[in-house]
Amino acid sequence: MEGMDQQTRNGRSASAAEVAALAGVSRQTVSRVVNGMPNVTEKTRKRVLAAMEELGFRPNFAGAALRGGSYRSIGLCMYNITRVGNLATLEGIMQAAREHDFAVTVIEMGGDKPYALADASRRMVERPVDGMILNMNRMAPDFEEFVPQPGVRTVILSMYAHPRCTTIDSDQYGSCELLTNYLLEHGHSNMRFVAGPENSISSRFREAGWRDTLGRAHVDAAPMLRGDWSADSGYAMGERIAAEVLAGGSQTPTAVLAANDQMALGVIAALENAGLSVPDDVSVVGIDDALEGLVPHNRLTTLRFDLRGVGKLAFEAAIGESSSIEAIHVPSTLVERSTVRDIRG
Amino acid sequence: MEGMDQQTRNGRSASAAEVAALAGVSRQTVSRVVNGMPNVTEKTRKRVLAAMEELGFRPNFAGAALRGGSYRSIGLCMYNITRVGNLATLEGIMQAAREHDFAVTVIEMGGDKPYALADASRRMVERPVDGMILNMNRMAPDFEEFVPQPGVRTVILSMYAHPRCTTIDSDQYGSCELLTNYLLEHGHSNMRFVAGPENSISSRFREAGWRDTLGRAHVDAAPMLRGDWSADSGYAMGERIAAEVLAGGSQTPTAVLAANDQMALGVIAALENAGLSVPDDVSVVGIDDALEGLVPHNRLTTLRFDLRGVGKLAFEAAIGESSSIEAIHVPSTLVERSTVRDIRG
DNA sequence: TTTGATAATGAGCACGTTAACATCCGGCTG
DNA sequence: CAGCCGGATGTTAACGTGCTCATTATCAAA
Repeated sequence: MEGMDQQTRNGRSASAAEVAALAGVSRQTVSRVVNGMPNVTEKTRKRVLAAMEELGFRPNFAGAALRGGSYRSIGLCMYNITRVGNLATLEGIMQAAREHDFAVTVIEMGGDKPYALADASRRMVERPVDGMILNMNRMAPDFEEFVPQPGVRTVILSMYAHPRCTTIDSDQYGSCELLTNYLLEHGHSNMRFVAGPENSISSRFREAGWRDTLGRAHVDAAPMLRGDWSADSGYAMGERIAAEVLAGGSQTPTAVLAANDQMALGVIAALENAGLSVPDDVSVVGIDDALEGLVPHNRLTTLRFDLRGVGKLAFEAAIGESSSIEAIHVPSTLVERSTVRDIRG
Repeated sequence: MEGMDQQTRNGRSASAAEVAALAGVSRQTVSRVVNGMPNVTEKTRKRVLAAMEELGFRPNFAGAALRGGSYRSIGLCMYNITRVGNLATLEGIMQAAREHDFAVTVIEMGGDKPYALADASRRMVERPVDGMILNMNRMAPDFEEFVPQPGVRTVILSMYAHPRCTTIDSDQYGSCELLTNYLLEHGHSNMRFVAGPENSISSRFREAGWRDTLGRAHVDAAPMLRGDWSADSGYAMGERIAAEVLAGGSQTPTAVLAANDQMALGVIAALENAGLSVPDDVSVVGIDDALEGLVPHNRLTTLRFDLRGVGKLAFEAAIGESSSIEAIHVPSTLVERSTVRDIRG
């Protein structure tokens, strides 16, 4: 029933001019009705709305955009969309977009190698977007000298500040600072750190947060263990730690800080397989709080990033009028469960 | 250095007309160079390219679109982007899009309640998209009578066929048919099924696949157990199953088919906590193959959907010229690991 | 040289919308 | 009743591009 009249003009949907003709008014009046301008008689408005309904009119965005309006859309360039953190950030961005009735145009940069921000920016600006968010989870080769496209506000998801763009990220460094202090406060002056892969920026900042915090507390850092984010790599490191614990001695670790939850899970499995108890023998903390619903009886003490907050801030910075350039680090929250024991006194 | 000249005309980037003026040619010649038309002298082309470079020219999208060209973008309307399967599908769509140099414009439909396809379609068609893909993972109230927007090819991600739109989905029904037969062939004529939540369409098809297959094999189906996709709900059901096994009797289950991997994980944990061995006492299979890297020593026999394939097909259907309407069910692959034991003979 | 053919280039229009300006009309004041 | 005011409505121009058609330049053949 509805929709039968819409097949006019070889597949194109009706224009404002046709609505105007049907309603017996001018295009401008139709425009006013569509945009909710105040100065239209109720009678006229009704007539126009009826005509719009009859023709199935949807405003053509290109005309409006061409005239100088907004596309009501922002661009998002992602390097690897499946990565857990990216997904949550995407969700935050989309939620903010929904609240503003914006769409998100996503471009994924392919391949295994890091991409130049200039390439991403160039590809994106050809699309109808009002602003853009560039995700950088590996070091872009042109980060320092990157110049954003004129007229399009550009936000970079990065821990590093940038001279020309607002940057936003979860405070990766602060997260490990917080967790390290948390463990120290619970009496764990001998801890092990299981890092993520070397080429990950997040991983680097997490490691630095851990190392610096120990330094500030004048505690020697044991050699770092290197994982690759996967539970299996965590398991392998957990086996080494278990051996250390079972060997005993003054350097025996009492806690493990894993750079993500999956590796923490692997560490716990390895420790328990070796006959050790978590947290009675060894305390373990992870980062991300990514296990919700995924494993039974999730009891991992971990750290939750406010990724929705990151997404929201990124979105707002991308569409904001303010041209100020900031470097925003969004703080995270400790999620205390039951894999850490207080061993003071 | 580069980019300094771009700040002309109050923030707008240069137009083809300005490039033409600088190069001393007409707009049309610029257009030809941009679009790679053949009939331009090499000398002219070079001059134009130099001018483009100098002004930082990017073709204005709206102008081209208004004139009637392609947007090189498809719309994707998602109900809940975080759901594991949706994400993988998104990835498949984006990969296909990248291969065609398309962008994907994503709109997320909010809230907890299912949305009408008409609403999604209406919101999407206001955007610059050449086609659209609507994700339906709960039953849309207007599925039957939905009429797609004229002139925009519309694909629905759904197991149900639709009279006016091509529909595509992983073969949820067939997946459980395959797994059930697999268990039967290994001698497990007494199995339990742990279903997903009732309001999920996938869950309903998975259940039907299991039930019908048992029926065709003339095997009585034990009462279904209802979970909610989470590992904890799987654990709870696993406890019940463990109790049944320990009680013994002719109806003792020898295998469990869980409607997703997380619940399977919970079932295994509960069985092992009860002192039972997987697969020596009970075999367990899941669906999704979603545990990669997430848990240590993943050994779950499960089923992998070709979600990238689904995304690819959906994308191609959305931009395809063919106006034929199909209902495509993409088959899945068994991933044999070590949680199923052959108990024949 | 002239003619015709072919390739390169230019001019003009159309796409759908909205901001700015112009006009119209009813009612009110002086 | 003239003049004016203000709200409703109409008119015009402009946004940047690509298609169609017209024009010009180039070159070979007559």
